[in-house]
Amino acid sequence: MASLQEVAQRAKVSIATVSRVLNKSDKVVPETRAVVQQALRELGYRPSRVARRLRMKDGRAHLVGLIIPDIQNPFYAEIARGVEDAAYAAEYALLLCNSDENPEKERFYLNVMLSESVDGIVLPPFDDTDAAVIEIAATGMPVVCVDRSMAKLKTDLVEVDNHRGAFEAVSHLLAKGHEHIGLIEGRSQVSTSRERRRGYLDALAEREIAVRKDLMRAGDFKQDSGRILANELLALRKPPTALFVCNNLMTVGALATIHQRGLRVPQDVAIVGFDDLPWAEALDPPLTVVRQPAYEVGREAMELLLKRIMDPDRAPVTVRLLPEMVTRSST
Amino acid sequence: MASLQEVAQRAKVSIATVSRVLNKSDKVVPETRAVVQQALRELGYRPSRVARRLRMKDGRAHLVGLIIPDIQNPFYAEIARGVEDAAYAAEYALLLCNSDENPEKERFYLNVMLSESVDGIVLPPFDDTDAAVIEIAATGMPVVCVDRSMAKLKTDLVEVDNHRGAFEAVSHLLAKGHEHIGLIEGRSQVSTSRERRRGYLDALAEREIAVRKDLMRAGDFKQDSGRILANELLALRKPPTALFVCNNLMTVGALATIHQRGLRVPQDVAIVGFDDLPWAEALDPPLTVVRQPAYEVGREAMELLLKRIMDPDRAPVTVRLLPEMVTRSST
DNA sequence: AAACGTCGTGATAACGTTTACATTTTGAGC
DNA sequence: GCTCAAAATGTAAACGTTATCACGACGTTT
Repeated sequence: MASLQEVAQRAKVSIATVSRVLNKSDKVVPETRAVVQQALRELGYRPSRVARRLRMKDGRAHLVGLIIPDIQNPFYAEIARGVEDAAYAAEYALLLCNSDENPEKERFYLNVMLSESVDGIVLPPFDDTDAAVIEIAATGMPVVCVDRSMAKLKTDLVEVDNHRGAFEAVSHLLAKGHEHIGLIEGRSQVSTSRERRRGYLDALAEREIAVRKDLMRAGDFKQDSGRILANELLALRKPPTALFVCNNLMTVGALATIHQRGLRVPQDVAIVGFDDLPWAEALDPPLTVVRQPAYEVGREAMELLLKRIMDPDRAPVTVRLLPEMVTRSST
Repeated sequence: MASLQEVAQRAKVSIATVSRVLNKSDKVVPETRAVVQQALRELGYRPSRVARRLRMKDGRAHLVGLIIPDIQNPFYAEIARGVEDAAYAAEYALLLCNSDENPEKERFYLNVMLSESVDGIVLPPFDDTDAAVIEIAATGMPVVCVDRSMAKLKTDLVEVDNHRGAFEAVSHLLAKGHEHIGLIEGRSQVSTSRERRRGYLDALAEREIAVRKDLMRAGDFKQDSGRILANELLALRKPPTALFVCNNLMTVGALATIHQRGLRVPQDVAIVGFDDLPWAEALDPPLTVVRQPAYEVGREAMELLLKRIMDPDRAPVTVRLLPEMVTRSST
């Protein structure tokens, strides 16, 4: 509440001097410094980040934005923690928003961030050609994409090797003798979906297993679509003996369907999911998954963003992290 | 990027006029309005929330803060969604931070929020006597507490009837014939912990079951302490036949211990947890829990906050929501 | 002793808004 | 055609910073 003005008055110096003792860089004689610091303390001065941000040119707001589809999804929650921890370490605050995979919300929040003059933004783009993100990047605002990439936009990017993850998961199922493997994937406009599908197909191709189109279903990443699609697959006249489900929520949904149909895992149907869950071990049965290093994705992204903020002209970098098969009892 | 200044120039009017067409309240003749809007569009004008916030007196920043212990805890994630949805509906943006139950982090973020001139703050206080929160409230900043209450501070508050929840949970176990019921509770400085313990004790008292002190253990709300304390309890010469675990993460931890010891649920040991989980149904076995209406807690809190922002002098209100027993197969 | 850096300060102009107040334009009434 | 309120528009201060420039005072160099 107390402003520089008031502090200056009490210390009987100019506001410039007060500002100088605050941004200790400049030199001010120890005597005055002491007086000012006294006044600072007495008034409980707290700088206004708002005023500072208005005044300063880009890159020193110490505020960054993070837009994720849904904080209730443990995968994004983990990314968020990674971003936040790295931000906190650098004394940056975080404006966090949920887009719900809803372009309108995403646009609203992107506008807020521009309006708030954040130093930069981390986000998984809505899809390949996310117009709002392209616009934002065009303004010169530093943007780091996580998880998903964008076809037409050259930004810093932290992603996971989805192809490899899917390939390993499906190979694992094939090694267990499964030949009819159902695929529950996400929206095909999203780069990760396409890569995982590619991994699925390549794993089948490697073993020269014929692809059954009817075993491939696309959902929307939500629990419900896992339930529904698993139900469709298992109702087939020639149902799959194993399921590869391309994200965590859909996996939980699929599991619900399996239980509901009274099927045993892995005897009647095996299942491997993408994304680990903190309680995957406590599930029935403990779930075999492809674990993504989500925390590292977030941390790395924030670090990339900090570097870009410091040096806006550096060449965009892509960091690709490796997923990891975690074999438990569902396969 | 484009400022009022530039728009005004292009439209050949004063900045005041531009400001007027933006805040459509004031009257401006349709002709000029059209010209201005044209200019606005051509320059892709985006108002600066920062400048606006600096200028305006309290309560119109359209920005609120939320500080939670850990966004990776599904309970807090659900609260966060409730807060966010209500905020979005009112076109407020959200500054979201994780305190990690760490007073220093909490203090850092509270300072950021004050510095950012947020309109108000929602948080579960660290404990009963959280000094940082008291300070903040003393500045006149609107604060709404959620989940936990504070002894010395009269703020708006949204809480759950923890006593009743615990009472019902333990009564449920007693009704199943259990007489030795282990309690894994949280830090006793937190109001919810004390209320839940009270509920446990009262339920025992009602049936005139003697309290065994050795069956009561306090943890720190984290998964690990659930694991460890469950292990201690089950290693007792006279181990409990049922466990009441006072939060979600500790419940998952306790479950891990039970599985590890090769015990069957509920035959060897029954378990009921506090807080529901989106995948409680998919757990082994599906978990009986006391469900807290976390989303509603968040939504209600945000709505209370909005009311307070509009009218800072209204009397503080306490909203108390009811928990709900969800009986599944772990008891 | 004149000239000149150097060092510690102070004054002040931004930054992009909103808003109280001043000024100009409009048009109705005579 | 003139007056005068009302309506439309313009001017400028304020919000709390940072940063540029200017200004003394003082010490050093010729």
